[in-house]
Amino acid sequence: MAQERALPPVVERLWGREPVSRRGPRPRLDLGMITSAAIEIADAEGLTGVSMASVASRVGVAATALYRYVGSKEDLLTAMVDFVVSAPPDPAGRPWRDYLALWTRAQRDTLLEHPWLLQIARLTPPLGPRRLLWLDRLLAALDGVGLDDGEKINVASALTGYALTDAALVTTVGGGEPQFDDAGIEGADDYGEVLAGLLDPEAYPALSAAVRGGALRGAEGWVDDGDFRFGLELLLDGVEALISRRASGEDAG
Amino acid sequence: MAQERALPPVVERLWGREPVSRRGPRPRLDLGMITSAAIEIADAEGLTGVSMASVASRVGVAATALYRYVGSKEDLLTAMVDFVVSAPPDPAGRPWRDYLALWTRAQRDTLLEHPWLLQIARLTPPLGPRRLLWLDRLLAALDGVGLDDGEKINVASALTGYALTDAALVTTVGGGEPQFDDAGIEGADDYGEVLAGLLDPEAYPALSAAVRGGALRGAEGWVDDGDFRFGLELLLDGVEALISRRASGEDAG
DNA sequence: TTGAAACTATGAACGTCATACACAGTACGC
DNA sequence: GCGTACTGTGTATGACGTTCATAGTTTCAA
Repeated sequence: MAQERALPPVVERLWGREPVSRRGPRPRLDLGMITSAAIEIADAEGLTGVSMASVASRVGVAATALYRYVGSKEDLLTAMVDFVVSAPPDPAGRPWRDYLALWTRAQRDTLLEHPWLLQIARLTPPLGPRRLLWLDRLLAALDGVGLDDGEKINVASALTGYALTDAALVTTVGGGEPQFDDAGIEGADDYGEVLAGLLDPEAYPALSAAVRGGALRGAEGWVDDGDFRFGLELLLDGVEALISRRASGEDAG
Repeated sequence: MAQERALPPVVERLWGREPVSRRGPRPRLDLGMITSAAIEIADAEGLTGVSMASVASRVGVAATALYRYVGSKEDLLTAMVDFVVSAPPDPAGRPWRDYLALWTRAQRDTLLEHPWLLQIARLTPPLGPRRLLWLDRLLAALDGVGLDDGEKINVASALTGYALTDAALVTTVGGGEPQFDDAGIEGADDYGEVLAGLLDPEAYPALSAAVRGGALRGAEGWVDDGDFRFGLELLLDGVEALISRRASGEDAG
């Protein structure tokens, strides 16, 4: 109820609280139009294509006009992160484990569809309406399993982190267009071979052995969908272990 | 042995393979000096303080001289990521679970000591000698538990991702100086209160309830060290579950 | 010992970009 | 209708990454 907080103005706008102008010309834009334009550019050309000028020209105004709506380019990026997120799946009637898997996979898919998200290192706790909705649904899905709210939030955090890591892996080494075309590996079918050329077996015994064994050969080593499931089940097994521990009346460490 | 690969030149230099110059003046610098200077600046002033000019002036050359050693600023950032990493702990004689915990915690600590790392969204598979050494040690620690190399690497990947997520959380919402001072929350003892002011209980029922219950009150909700351990044990429980599944002779899904 | 070759650092210049500011135009309230 | 408050524009600025021609320096070969 103490709503008089000093929120960043972009966040206010994200929640639909655009300032009500009584006098003056109608604003030609709103945060949504600007952000959508920016997202379209990022999807098409990558984040490097997103400049204040390019976004402005796409919505048909001068570059400096955008500053009526966002305080800075950082603000715009923040808004983009919230706006790309679609509506979370509905947890109603789903077993928690299924829902968590679905939830995490959907997050990963979003990251894969908009790889530039990975370049916006905005691992900040979310404040936008869309991302918070995801959190809400996860909490709802975990209702009644015996975890407290803090634990549920930690679970959410771990899952989000995993989605991020995996998406980053897939994007850089395996999947589609190389988004980070700079110091990464290109197609990297040969990541293993590259490593084999670099590693001194004496200094890196275990890794050398793994490479020789072919564990990193191309897509098989890193970017398989099976690999995603693997880590996901790892996490979910952990959650399940915790839940049954709680159910048997133990306390936390 | 097929060493004639087209590696990015920075990577070559990371492995100590500076080109041997027969003619001409001795190079006044090497990649290590440049990268160390950049790291010192980043530690002191944040990543925004790191410009080609500032790094160059710190090592006592003109800005453009750096381009003899790094192809671009991106390259420099890549080198920084490898150089900040210290030596991994020794797995010898440690139970795998202890070592994995230690390993993950050490990675998180590095991230907390150098928060600018989080802003370099370089979740790329590592190619530098230092980061690969960490991977090697993790593989060694998991020797003989019954996982194949691919699975071990997936475990490493999940743990690294978790360290990253947690460090990001701690850095932005709780811990030290606000590194992302832009659209984040400042001290955020009041993240919960901020949320309370934003959330419509009808649209966000579970989250509102959690907030009212105080699950997000200040440092308790997010940034406790207990929270880090919580997620970590989650993951390790998952690994343990997998290991015993493998031990009982099952196959993967 | 001398000269050329190979390589290093420099300084100026360029293009891009985010952003500040003063101004002009526009709609609403009285 | 007049003032006011607000919107979009144009210009300008400063920072930054990067390129290029140049001058300087060290080593090799004769």
